[in-house]
Amino acid sequence: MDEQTVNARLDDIQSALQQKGHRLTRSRQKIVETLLNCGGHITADGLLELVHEIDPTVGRMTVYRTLELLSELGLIRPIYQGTGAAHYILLDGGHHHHLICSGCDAVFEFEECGLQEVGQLLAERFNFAVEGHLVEFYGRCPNCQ
Amino acid sequence: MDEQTVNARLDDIQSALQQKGHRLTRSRQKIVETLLNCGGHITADGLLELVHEIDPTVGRMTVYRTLELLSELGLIRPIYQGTGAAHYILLDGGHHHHLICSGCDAVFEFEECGLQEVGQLLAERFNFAVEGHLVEFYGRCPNCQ
DNA sequence: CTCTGTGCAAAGGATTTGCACTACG
DNA sequence: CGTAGTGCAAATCCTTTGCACAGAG
Repeated sequence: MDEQTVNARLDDIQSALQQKGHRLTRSRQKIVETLLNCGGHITADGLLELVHEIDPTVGRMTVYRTLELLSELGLIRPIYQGTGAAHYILLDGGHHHHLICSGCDAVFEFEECGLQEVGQLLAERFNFAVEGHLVEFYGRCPNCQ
Repeated sequence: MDEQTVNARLDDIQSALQQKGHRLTRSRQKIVETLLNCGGHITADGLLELVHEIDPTVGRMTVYRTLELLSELGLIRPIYQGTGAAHYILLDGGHHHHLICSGCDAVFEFEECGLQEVGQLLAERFNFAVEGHLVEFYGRCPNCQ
């Protein structure tokens, strides 16, 4: 994500926080900024490491709690592949599509999906404010077949 | 799942195991049988409890390892919602669709999806043997909006 | 000033590992 | 018989909790 986009998204997220009555601490700013810069798809600990490069005083707990907060606000989403650490992905109105190998857990990404209508349908039926979606196909990659 | 279906699936799974050179131990039989009977969508520990009802000598590790093995064979799939224990779902050629609330983590299930063609497309492009898929929509439920 | 947010350390829960033993094929 | 599978206990990894202190509004 280029710097301009990062700053725009940073503003969005900061206003979203403030609107919900959350404060804009220095730690949170650094965490969010780092998350945007790295493009998402990172674990809590991975993010902590990156944040420490610009400010080693930020604690692990703050990262965890900030990520939880952003999840509650619907701005990011944790995804759990395998049993290891959760990965957080940016949910900028977007969708994510993974193709995962049952054998070696390799992840491929792709773009297409025809789920806009389904999303609308669900929004109506369940009275849900749909914010994004994730599609995962499972199978075996060429090597593991 | 009725008993007849369970037995049929049990046979399928047992042959799948044997074909890959895995043994058919008593513990594994009981674990697979229990998994089929309960219909899937259960945690490793939950499954262990159920298995213990028919045989308390089966160890926790065997359950974990059997589930891992079945995952590798593409017969079941772990899904991770929130950070708690993994849930395993039966992947009998099927697909699963969840609507998840970012606020309270409630999960709703639904049926429709138009992903058969996408699956085929991916199978060709990536040379993947697609076995199933999971769709998750994120948003806010009526209570959390 | 007040109350949310922070950071530390310790607790908690789920899963994995090491190793000797068992039993399938 | 040989090797894959088993079971136990301890270890590990990720995440949460409790609590006193700090800083945003």
